[in-house]
Amino acid sequence: MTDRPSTSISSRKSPKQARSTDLISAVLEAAVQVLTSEGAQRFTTTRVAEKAGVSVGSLYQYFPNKAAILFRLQSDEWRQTSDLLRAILEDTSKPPPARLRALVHAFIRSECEEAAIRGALDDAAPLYRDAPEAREAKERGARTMQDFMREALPDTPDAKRILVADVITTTLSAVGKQFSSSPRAAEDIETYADAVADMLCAYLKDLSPR
Amino acid sequence: MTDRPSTSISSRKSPKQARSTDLISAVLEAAVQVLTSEGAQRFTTTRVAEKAGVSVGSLYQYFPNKAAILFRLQSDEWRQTSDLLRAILEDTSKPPPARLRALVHAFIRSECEEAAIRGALDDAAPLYRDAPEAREAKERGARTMQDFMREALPDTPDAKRILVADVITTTLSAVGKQFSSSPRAAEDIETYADAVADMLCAYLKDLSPR
DNA sequence: GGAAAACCTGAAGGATTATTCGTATTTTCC
DNA sequence: GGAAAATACGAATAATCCTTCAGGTTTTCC
Repeated sequence: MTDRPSTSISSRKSPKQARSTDLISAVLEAAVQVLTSEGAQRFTTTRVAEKAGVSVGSLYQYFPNKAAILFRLQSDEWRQTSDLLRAILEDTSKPPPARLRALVHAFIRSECEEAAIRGALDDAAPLYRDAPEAREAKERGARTMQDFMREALPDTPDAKRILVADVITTTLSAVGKQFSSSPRAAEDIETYADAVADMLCAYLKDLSPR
Repeated sequence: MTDRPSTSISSRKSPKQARSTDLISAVLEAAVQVLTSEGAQRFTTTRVAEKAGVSVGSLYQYFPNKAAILFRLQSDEWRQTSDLLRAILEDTSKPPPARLRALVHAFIRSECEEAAIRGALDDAAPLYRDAPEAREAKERGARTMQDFMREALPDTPDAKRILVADVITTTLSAVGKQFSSSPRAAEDIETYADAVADMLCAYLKDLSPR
Protein backbone atom coordinates (compact mmCIF):
# COMPACT_ATOMS: atom_id res chain seq x y z
CA MET A 1 0.00 0.00 0.00
CA THR A 2 3.09 2.18 0.10
CA ASP A 3 3.92 2.53 -3.55
CA ARG A 4 3.03 1.37 -7.03
CA PRO A 5 4.58 -1.99 -7.79
CA SER A 6 7.88 -1.41 -9.53
CA THR A 7 8.47 -5.01 -10.52
CA SER A 8 6.41 -6.80 -13.12
CA ILE A 9 3.16 -8.46 -12.23
CA SER A 10 4.06 -11.79 -13.82
CA SER A 11 5.31 -14.83 -12.00
CA ARG A 12 8.71 -14.66 -10.39
CA LYS A 13 9.90 -18.21 -10.92
CA SER A 14 8.20 -21.40 -11.93
CA PRO A 15 7.86 -24.29 -9.47
CA LYS A 16 9.79 -27.48 -10.21
CA GLN A 17 8.73 -29.70 -7.33
CA ALA A 18 5.40 -30.82 -5.99
CA ARG A 19 5.63 -28.97 -2.69
CA SER A 20 6.06 -25.61 -4.35
CA THR A 21 3.07 -26.23 -6.60
CA ASP A 22 1.05 -27.02 -3.51
CA LEU A 23 2.35 -23.89 -1.89
CA ILE A 24 1.14 -21.77 -4.76
CA SER A 25 -2.33 -23.30 -4.60
CA ALA A 26 -2.40 -22.80 -0.87
CA VAL A 27 -1.46 -19.17 -1.29
CA LEU A 28 -4.12 -18.56 -3.92
CA GLU A 29 -6.79 -20.27 -1.86
CA ALA A 30 -5.78 -18.32 1.21
CA ALA A 31 -5.80 -15.14 -0.85
CA VAL A 32 -9.44 -15.72 -1.77
CA GLN A 33 -10.31 -16.36 1.85
CA VAL A 34 -8.51 -13.31 3.14
CA LEU A 35 -10.04 -11.17 0.43
CA THR A 36 -13.59 -12.28 1.09
CA SER A 37 -13.41 -12.43 4.86
CA GLU A 38 -11.25 -9.38 5.55
CA GLY A 39 -11.74 -7.21 2.49
CA ALA A 40 -9.31 -5.57 0.11
CA GLN A 41 -8.29 -3.08 2.76
CA ARG A 42 -6.88 -5.74 5.06
CA PHE A 43 -5.47 -7.92 2.31
CA THR A 44 -1.80 -8.16 3.25
CA THR A 45 0.91 -10.54 2.19
CA THR A 46 1.54 -11.51 5.80
CA ARG A 47 -2.09 -12.38 6.38
CA VAL A 48 -2.26 -14.43 3.20
CA ALA A 49 0.90 -16.33 4.09
CA GLU A 50 -0.37 -16.98 7.60
CA LYS A 51 -3.72 -18.28 6.38
CA ALA A 52 -1.96 -20.45 3.83
CA GLY A 53 0.28 -21.87 6.52
CA VAL A 54 3.49 -20.79 4.83
CA SER A 55 6.02 -18.08 5.50
CA VAL A 56 5.95 -14.71 3.79
CA GLY A 57 9.31 -15.40 2.27
CA SER A 58 7.98 -18.44 0.43
CA LEU A 59 5.14 -16.39 -0.92
CA TYR A 60 7.57 -13.89 -2.37
CA GLN A 61 9.41 -16.66 -4.15
CA TYR A 62 6.52 -17.16 -6.55
CA PHE A 63 4.80 -13.79 -6.54
CA PRO A 64 6.92 -10.70 -7.12
CA ASN A 65 4.59 -8.52 -5.07
CA LYS A 66 1.16 -8.23 -3.55
CA ALA A 67 -0.44 -6.98 -6.76
CA ALA A 68 0.65 -10.13 -8.54
CA ILE A 69 -1.50 -12.27 -6.26
CA LEU A 70 -4.52 -10.09 -6.85
CA PHE A 71 -3.91 -9.98 -10.57
CA ARG A 72 -3.65 -13.74 -10.69
CA LEU A 73 -7.04 -14.08 -8.99
CA GLN A 74 -8.61 -11.53 -11.30
CA SER A 75 -7.03 -13.16 -14.29
CA ASP A 76 -8.49 -16.54 -13.39
CA GLU A 77 -11.90 -14.94 -12.98
CA TRP A 78 -11.64 -13.27 -16.35
CA ARG A 79 -10.73 -16.44 -18.14
CA GLN A 80 -13.52 -18.34 -16.46
CA THR A 81 -16.11 -15.72 -17.35
CA SER A 82 -14.86 -15.20 -20.86
CA ASP A 83 -15.02 -18.96 -21.54
CA LEU A 84 -18.60 -19.01 -20.30
CA LEU A 85 -19.60 -16.11 -22.49
CA ARG A 86 -17.88 -17.38 -25.59
CA ALA A 87 -19.59 -20.74 -25.26
CA ILE A 88 -23.00 -19.08 -25.14
CA LEU A 89 -22.42 -16.58 -27.91
CA GLU A 90 -21.00 -19.16 -30.30
CA ASP A 91 -23.86 -21.63 -29.86
CA THR A 92 -25.35 -21.27 -33.33
CA SER A 93 -28.29 -23.57 -32.54
CA LYS A 94 -30.19 -20.59 -31.13
CA PRO A 95 -31.03 -17.28 -32.82
CA PRO A 96 -28.95 -14.27 -31.73
CA PRO A 97 -31.56 -12.64 -29.44
CA ALA A 98 -32.02 -15.88 -27.50
CA ARG A 99 -28.27 -16.18 -27.15
CA LEU A 100 -28.01 -12.63 -25.90
CA ARG A 101 -30.72 -13.32 -23.36
CA ALA A 102 -28.96 -16.46 -22.18
CA LEU A 103 -25.75 -14.50 -21.94
CA VAL A 104 -27.27 -11.86 -19.72
CA HIS A 105 -28.70 -14.44 -17.36
CA ALA A 106 -25.51 -16.45 -17.16
CA PHE A 107 -23.38 -13.40 -16.66
CA ILE A 108 -25.46 -11.73 -13.98
CA ARG A 109 -25.94 -15.00 -12.15
CA SER A 110 -22.22 -15.62 -12.22
CA GLU A 111 -21.47 -12.13 -10.99
CA CYS A 112 -23.85 -12.51 -8.08
CA GLU A 113 -22.52 -15.93 -7.11
CA GLU A 114 -19.05 -14.58 -6.62
CA ALA A 115 -20.03 -11.14 -5.50
CA ALA A 116 -17.87 -11.23 -2.39
CA ILE A 117 -14.63 -11.97 -4.15
CA ARG A 118 -15.39 -9.70 -7.10
CA GLY A 119 -16.24 -6.78 -4.91
CA ALA A 120 -13.01 -7.09 -3.02
CA LEU A 121 -11.08 -7.50 -6.26
CA ASP A 122 -12.67 -4.36 -7.59
CA ASP A 123 -11.65 -2.50 -4.47
CA ALA A 124 -8.13 -3.70 -5.04
CA ALA A 125 -8.20 -2.88 -8.74
CA PRO A 126 -6.06 0.26 -8.39
CA LEU A 127 -3.20 -2.04 -7.48
CA TYR A 128 -3.18 -4.11 -10.63
CA ARG A 129 -5.38 -2.55 -13.30
CA ASP A 130 -2.61 -0.49 -14.89
CA ALA A 131 -0.61 -3.59 -15.72
CA PRO A 132 -0.22 -4.25 -19.46
CA GLU A 133 -1.42 -7.82 -18.87
CA ALA A 134 -4.79 -6.40 -17.85
CA ARG A 135 -5.38 -4.51 -21.08
CA GLU A 136 -5.11 -7.42 -23.45
CA ALA A 137 -7.44 -9.50 -21.32
CA LYS A 138 -10.20 -6.99 -21.92
CA GLU A 139 -9.58 -6.78 -25.64
CA ARG A 140 -10.01 -10.52 -26.01
CA GLY A 141 -13.49 -10.24 -24.51
CA ALA A 142 -14.42 -7.40 -26.83
CA ARG A 143 -13.60 -9.45 -29.90
CA THR A 144 -16.00 -12.23 -28.92
CA MET A 145 -18.84 -9.74 -28.72
CA GLN A 146 -17.91 -8.22 -32.07
CA ASP A 147 -17.99 -11.60 -33.75
CA PHE A 148 -21.45 -12.15 -32.34
CA MET A 149 -22.57 -8.77 -33.60
CA ARG A 150 -21.47 -9.60 -37.11
CA GLU A 151 -24.03 -12.35 -36.98
CA ALA A 152 -26.78 -10.49 -35.15
CA LEU A 153 -26.58 -7.32 -37.24
CA PRO A 154 -25.24 -8.44 -40.63
CA ASP A 155 -26.49 -5.38 -42.50
CA THR A 156 -25.16 -2.76 -40.11
CA PRO A 157 -22.02 -0.84 -41.08
CA ASP A 158 -18.81 -1.95 -39.38
CA ALA A 159 -18.28 1.26 -37.40
CA LYS A 160 -21.77 1.21 -35.99
CA ARG A 161 -21.50 -2.45 -35.12
CA ILE A 162 -18.32 -1.92 -33.18
CA LEU A 163 -19.97 0.89 -31.27
CA VAL A 164 -22.99 -1.24 -30.43
CA ALA A 165 -20.78 -4.10 -29.30
CA ASP A 166 -18.92 -1.66 -27.08
CA VAL A 167 -22.10 -0.28 -25.55
CA ILE A 168 -23.51 -3.73 -24.87
CA THR A 169 -20.27 -5.07 -23.41
CA THR A 170 -19.86 -2.04 -21.20
CA THR A 171 -23.48 -2.12 -20.12
CA LEU A 172 -23.35 -5.75 -19.24
CA SER A 173 -20.11 -5.64 -17.28
CA ALA A 174 -20.94 -2.38 -15.57
CA VAL A 175 -24.49 -3.31 -14.69
CA GLY A 176 -23.42 -6.74 -13.52
CA LYS A 177 -20.81 -5.23 -11.27
CA GLN A 178 -23.14 -2.69 -9.79
CA PHE A 179 -26.09 -5.03 -9.37
CA SER A 180 -24.02 -7.70 -7.66
CA SER A 181 -22.47 -5.23 -5.27
CA SER A 182 -25.53 -5.57 -3.04
CA PRO A 183 -26.68 -9.00 -1.90
CA ARG A 184 -29.67 -10.18 -3.96
CA ALA A 185 -32.31 -12.86 -3.60
CA ALA A 186 -32.22 -15.61 -6.24
CA GLU A 187 -35.62 -14.54 -7.48
CA ASP A 188 -34.63 -10.91 -7.87
CA ILE A 189 -31.61 -11.94 -9.89
CA GLU A 190 -33.71 -13.61 -12.56
CA THR A 191 -36.19 -10.75 -12.63
CA TYR A 192 -33.41 -8.24 -13.01
CA ALA A 193 -31.57 -10.27 -15.62
CA ASP A 194 -34.80 -10.51 -17.61
CA ALA A 195 -35.21 -6.76 -17.53
CA VAL A 196 -31.65 -6.17 -18.68
CA ALA A 197 -32.11 -8.75 -21.43
CA ASP A 198 -35.33 -7.01 -22.47
CA MET A 199 -33.41 -3.79 -22.78
CA LEU A 200 -30.56 -5.22 -24.82
CA CYS A 201 -32.90 -7.16 -27.09
CA ALA A 202 -35.08 -4.13 -27.64
CA TYR A 203 -31.95 -2.28 -28.67
CA LEU A 204 -30.98 -4.97 -31.15
CA LYS A 205 -34.49 -5.13 -32.58
CA ASP A 206 -34.50 -1.39 -32.98
CA LEU A 207 -31.24 -1.56 -34.92
CA SER A 208 -32.27 -4.37 -37.26
CA PRO A 209 -33.79 -3.19 -40.53
CA ARG A 210 -37.45 -4.19 -40.50
CA MET B 1 -5.32 3.15 5.45
CA THR B 2 -4.82 1.29 8.70
CA ASP B 3 -8.38 0.74 9.85
CA ARG B 4 -12.00 1.51 9.16
CA PRO B 5 -12.95 4.92 10.51
CA SER B 6 -14.49 4.46 13.93
CA THR B 7 -15.71 8.01 14.28
CA SER B 8 -18.60 9.39 12.27
CA ILE B 9 -18.12 10.79 8.86
CA SER B 10 -19.92 14.01 9.57
CA SER B 11 -18.32 17.32 10.40
CA ARG B 12 -16.48 17.58 13.67
CA LYS B 13 -17.28 21.16 14.59
CA SER B 14 -18.68 24.13 12.75
CA PRO B 15 -16.53 27.14 11.99
CA LYS B 16 -17.42 30.43 13.72
CA GLN B 17 -14.85 32.77 12.24
CA ALA B 18 -13.85 33.69 8.73
CA ARG B 19 -10.40 32.15 8.86
CA SER B 20 -11.73 28.71 9.68
CA THR B 21 -14.22 28.87 6.81
CA ASP B 22 -11.38 29.74 4.50
CA LEU B 23 -9.36 26.89 5.91
CA ILE B 24 -12.11 24.43 5.10
CA SER B 25 -12.35 25.66 1.51
CA ALA B 26 -8.60 25.49 1.20
CA VAL B 27 -8.59 21.92 2.45
CA LEU B 28 -11.33 20.86 0.06
CA GLU B 29 -9.65 22.49 -2.88
CA ALA B 30 -6.35 20.91 -1.97
CA ALA B 31 -8.10 17.57 -1.56
CA VAL B 32 -9.31 17.73 -5.13
CA GLN B 33 -5.84 18.60 -6.34
CA VAL B 34 -4.14 15.84 -4.41
CA LEU B 35 -6.74 13.35 -5.53
CA THR B 36 -6.45 14.18 -9.20
CA SER B 37 -2.71 14.68 -9.33
CA GLU B 38 -1.58 11.92 -6.98
CA GLY B 39 -4.46 9.45 -7.03
CA ALA B 40 -6.47 7.83 -4.27
CA GLN B 41 -3.52 5.71 -3.25
CA ARG B 42 -1.40 8.69 -2.27
CA PHE B 43 -4.23 10.73 -0.86
CA THR B 44 -3.05 11.39 2.69
CA THR B 45 -4.13 13.91 5.26
CA THR B 46 -0.60 15.24 5.50
CA ARG B 47 -0.37 15.81 1.78
CA VAL B 48 -3.73 17.54 1.69
CA ALA B 49 -2.81 19.79 4.60
CA GLU B 50 0.52 20.62 3.01
CA LYS B 51 -1.05 21.49 -0.35
CA ALA B 52 -3.68 23.58 1.43
CA GLY B 53 -0.98 25.45 3.31
CA VAL B 54 -2.32 24.53 6.73
CA SER B 55 -1.21 22.11 9.40
CA VAL B 56 -2.59 18.61 9.78
CA GLY B 57 -3.91 19.48 13.19
CA SER B 58 -6.09 22.22 11.77
CA LEU B 59 -7.46 19.83 9.21
CA TYR B 60 -8.49 17.43 11.94
CA GLN B 61 -10.37 20.16 13.72
CA TYR B 62 -13.03 20.20 11.00
CA PHE B 63 -12.84 16.71 9.55
CA PRO B 64 -12.96 13.77 11.96
CA ASN B 65 -10.91 11.59 9.65
CA LYS B 66 -9.62 11.11 6.16
CA ALA B 67 -12.79 9.46 4.92
CA ALA B 68 -14.79 12.53 5.89
CA ILE B 69 -12.88 14.66 3.39
CA LEU B 70 -13.48 12.18 0.62
CA PHE B 71 -17.12 11.80 1.53
CA ARG B 72 -17.57 15.52 1.47
CA LEU B 73 -16.15 15.70 -2.05
CA GLN B 74 -18.31 12.82 -3.22
CA SER B 75 -21.34 14.31 -1.56
CA ASP B 76 -20.85 17.60 -3.36
CA GLU B 77 -20.54 15.73 -6.64
CA TRP B 78 -23.71 13.80 -5.98
CA ARG B 79 -25.72 16.87 -5.21
CA GLN B 80 -24.42 18.65 -8.29
CA THR B 81 -25.23 15.72 -10.56
CA SER B 82 -28.59 15.01 -9.00
CA ASP B 83 -29.65 18.65 -9.42
CA LEU B 84 -28.69 18.48 -13.08
CA LEU B 85 -30.64 15.31 -13.66
CA ARG B 86 -33.72 16.42 -11.82
CA ALA B 87 -33.85 19.62 -13.85
CA ILE B 88 -33.81 17.66 -17.08
CA LEU B 89 -36.28 14.98 -16.07
CA GLU B 90 -38.80 17.46 -14.70
CA ASP B 91 -38.83 19.68 -17.79
CA THR B 92 -42.34 18.88 -18.97
CA SER B 93 -41.98 20.93 -22.14
CA LYS B 94 -40.43 17.90 -23.86
CA PRO B 95 -41.83 14.39 -24.28
CA PRO B 96 -40.30 11.69 -22.03
CA PRO B 97 -38.06 10.05 -24.65
CA ALA B 98 -36.50 13.39 -25.55
CA ARG B 99 -35.92 14.07 -21.88
CA LEU B 100 -34.30 10.70 -21.39
CA ARG B 101 -32.03 11.35 -24.34
CA ALA B 102 -31.05 14.74 -22.99
CA LEU B 103 -30.40 13.13 -19.63
CA VAL B 104 -28.03 10.57 -21.08
CA HIS B 105 -26.06 13.21 -22.93
CA ALA B 106 -25.83 15.53 -19.95
CA PHE B 107 -24.87 12.74 -17.60
CA ILE B 108 -22.20 11.13 -19.74
CA ARG B 109 -20.75 14.49 -20.66
CA SER B 110 -20.61 15.46 -17.02
CA GLU B 111 -19.00 12.20 -16.04
CA CYS B 112 -16.32 12.62 -18.67
CA GLU B 113 -15.61 16.21 -17.74
CA GLU B 114 -14.72 15.26 -14.21
CA ALA B 115 -13.33 11.86 -14.99
CA ALA B 116 -10.10 12.45 -13.10
CA ILE B 117 -11.69 13.32 -9.81
CA ARG B 118 -14.44 10.72 -10.12
CA GLY B 119 -12.06 7.93 -10.88
CA ALA B 120 -9.99 8.72 -7.84
CA LEU B 121 -13.11 9.04 -5.71
CA ASP B 122 -14.24 5.64 -6.90
CA ASP B 123 -10.90 4.17 -5.95
CA ALA B 124 -11.34 5.66 -2.52
CA ALA B 125 -14.94 4.52 -2.23
CA PRO B 126 -14.15 1.65 0.13
CA LEU B 127 -13.28 4.28 2.71
CA TYR B 128 -16.60 6.03 2.77
CA ARG B 129 -19.25 4.03 0.92
CA ASP B 130 -20.44 2.13 3.99
CA ALA B 131 -21.39 5.32 5.78
CA PRO B 132 -25.12 5.70 6.39
CA GLU B 133 -24.97 9.15 4.85
CA ALA B 134 -24.07 7.51 1.54
CA ARG B 135 -27.14 5.27 1.38
CA GLU B 136 -29.75 7.98 1.61
CA ALA B 137 -27.99 10.02 -1.06
CA LYS B 138 -28.55 7.21 -3.55
CA GLU B 139 -32.18 6.73 -2.61
CA ARG B 140 -32.93 10.34 -3.31
CA GLY B 141 -31.67 9.89 -6.87
CA ALA B 142 -33.75 6.76 -7.37
CA ARG B 143 -36.95 8.61 -6.50
CA THR B 144 -36.41 11.22 -9.20
CA MET B 145 -36.16 8.49 -11.81
CA GLN B 146 -39.28 6.77 -10.51
CA ASP B 147 -41.28 9.96 -10.76
CA PHE B 148 -40.17 10.29 -14.33
CA MET B 149 -41.18 6.72 -15.06
CA ARG B 150 -44.68 7.32 -13.75
CA GLU B 151 -44.99 9.81 -16.56
CA ALA B 152 -43.18 7.85 -19.26
CA LEU B 153 -44.94 4.54 -18.58
CA PRO B 154 -48.33 5.49 -17.12
CA ASP B 155 -49.97 2.16 -17.92
CA THR B 156 -47.23 -0.09 -16.54
CA PRO B 157 -47.80 -1.77 -13.16
CA ASP B 158 -45.97 -0.22 -10.22
CA ALA B 159 -43.66 -3.14 -9.55
CA LYS B 160 -42.52 -3.33 -13.14
CA ARG B 161 -42.02 0.41 -13.28
CA ILE B 162 -39.79 0.37 -10.23
CA LEU B 163 -37.73 -2.40 -11.76
CA VAL B 164 -37.35 -0.51 -15.02
CA ALA B 165 -36.34 2.63 -13.18
CA ASP B 166 -33.74 0.62 -11.29
CA VAL B 167 -32.33 -0.93 -14.45
CA ILE B 168 -32.10 2.41 -16.20
CA THR B 169 -30.54 4.18 -13.24
CA THR B 170 -28.03 1.42 -12.73
CA THR B 171 -27.23 1.24 -16.41
CA LEU B 172 -26.69 4.92 -16.68
CA SER B 173 -24.49 5.32 -13.64
CA ALA B 174 -22.53 2.14 -14.29
CA VAL B 175 -22.01 2.82 -17.98
CA GLY B 176 -21.10 6.42 -17.30
CA LYS B 177 -18.55 5.38 -14.76
CA GLN B 178 -16.98 2.78 -16.98
CA PHE B 179 -17.01 4.86 -20.14
CA SER B 180 -15.43 7.86 -18.45
CA SER B 181 -12.70 5.77 -16.89
CA SER B 182 -10.75 6.03 -20.14
CA PRO B 183 -10.04 9.42 -21.67
CA ARG B 184 -12.38 10.09 -24.60
CA ALA B 185 -12.48 12.55 -27.47
CA ALA B 186 -15.37 15.03 -27.40
CA GLU B 187 -16.73 13.54 -30.59
CA ASP B 188 -16.73 9.99 -29.25
CA ILE B 189 -18.60 11.14 -26.18
CA GLU B 190 -21.58 12.33 -28.22
CA THR B 191 -21.53 9.24 -30.40
CA TYR B 192 -21.47 6.99 -27.40
CA ALA B 193 -24.14 8.94 -25.55
CA ASP B 194 -26.35 8.69 -28.61
CA ALA B 195 -25.94 4.95 -28.69
CA VAL B 196 -26.77 4.59 -25.02
CA ALA B 197 -29.78 6.85 -25.47
CA ASP B 198 -30.87 4.74 -28.43
CA MET B 199 -30.73 1.70 -26.22
CA LEU B 200 -32.70 3.20 -23.35
CA CYS B 201 -35.31 4.70 -25.67
CA ALA B 202 -35.71 1.42 -27.52
CA TYR B 203 -36.32 -0.20 -24.17
CA LEU B 204 -38.98 2.34 -23.24
CA LYS B 205 -40.65 2.02 -26.61
CA ASP B 206 -40.70 -1.71 -26.27
CA LEU B 207 -42.41 -1.40 -22.90
CA SER B 208 -45.06 1.06 -23.99
CA PRO B 209 -48.33 -0.54 -25.09
CA ARG B 210 -48.68 0.07 -28.81
C1' DG C 1 26.17 -41.43 0.50
C1' DG C 2 26.53 -36.91 -0.87
C1' DA C 3 26.70 -32.73 -3.71
C1' DA C 4 23.79 -29.57 -5.87
C1' DA C 5 19.54 -27.58 -6.68
C1' DA C 6 15.19 -26.28 -5.05
C1' DC C 7 12.77 -24.73 -1.41
C1' DC C 8 11.36 -22.77 3.03
C1' DT C 9 11.76 -19.68 7.10
C1' DG C 10 10.73 -15.44 9.72
C1' DA C 11 13.05 -11.78 11.99
C1' DA C 12 14.34 -7.29 10.64
C1' DG C 13 14.75 -3.19 7.66
C1' DG C 14 12.88 0.73 5.70
C1' DA C 15 8.77 3.33 4.75
C1' DT C 16 4.44 5.34 5.24
C1' DT C 17 0.28 6.73 7.56
C1' DA C 18 -3.75 8.42 10.54
C1' DT C 19 -4.46 10.82 14.37
C1' DT C 20 -3.52 13.22 18.87
C1' DC C 21 -2.36 16.82 22.08
C1' DG C 22 0.29 20.28 24.44
C1' DT C 23 1.41 24.76 23.14
C1' DA C 24 1.26 29.09 20.62
C1' DT C 25 -1.28 32.52 18.09
C1' DT C 26 -5.28 35.22 16.76
C1' DT C 27 -9.89 36.99 17.24
C1' DT C 28 -13.83 38.48 19.86
C1' DC C 29 -15.95 41.35 22.91
C1' DC C 30 -16.31 43.68 27.20
C1' DG D 1 -6.23 46.72 27.43
C1' DG D 2 -7.12 42.13 28.49
C1' DA D 3 -9.60 37.78 29.51
C1' DA D 4 -11.75 34.14 27.19
C1' DA D 5 -12.86 31.71 23.23
C1' DA D 6 -11.56 30.14 18.82
C1' DT D 7 -8.15 28.68 15.97
C1' DA D 8 -3.69 27.02 14.32
C1' DC D 9 0.41 24.49 14.73
C1' DG D 10 3.44 20.29 14.01
C1' DA D 11 6.40 17.05 16.46
C1' DA D 12 5.44 12.78 18.35
C1' DT D 13 2.90 8.40 18.77
C1' DA D 14 1.50 4.03 17.57
C1' DA D 15 0.29 1.23 13.98
C1' DT D 16 0.82 -1.24 9.81
C1' DC D 17 2.75 -2.69 5.78
C1' DC D 18 5.85 -4.58 1.84
C1' DT D 19 9.77 -6.80 0.92
C1' DT D 20 14.44 -8.80 1.59
C1' DC D 21 18.05 -11.89 2.94
C1' DA D 22 21.04 -14.94 5.47
C1' DG D 23 20.72 -19.29 6.90
C1' DG D 24 18.36 -23.79 7.47
C1' DT D 25 15.73 -27.89 5.36
C1' DT D 26 14.22 -31.03 1.83
C1' DT D 27 14.44 -33.15 -2.61
C1' DT D 28 16.78 -34.72 -6.70
C1' DC D 29 19.88 -37.47 -8.96
C1' DC D 30 24.23 -39.55 -9.74
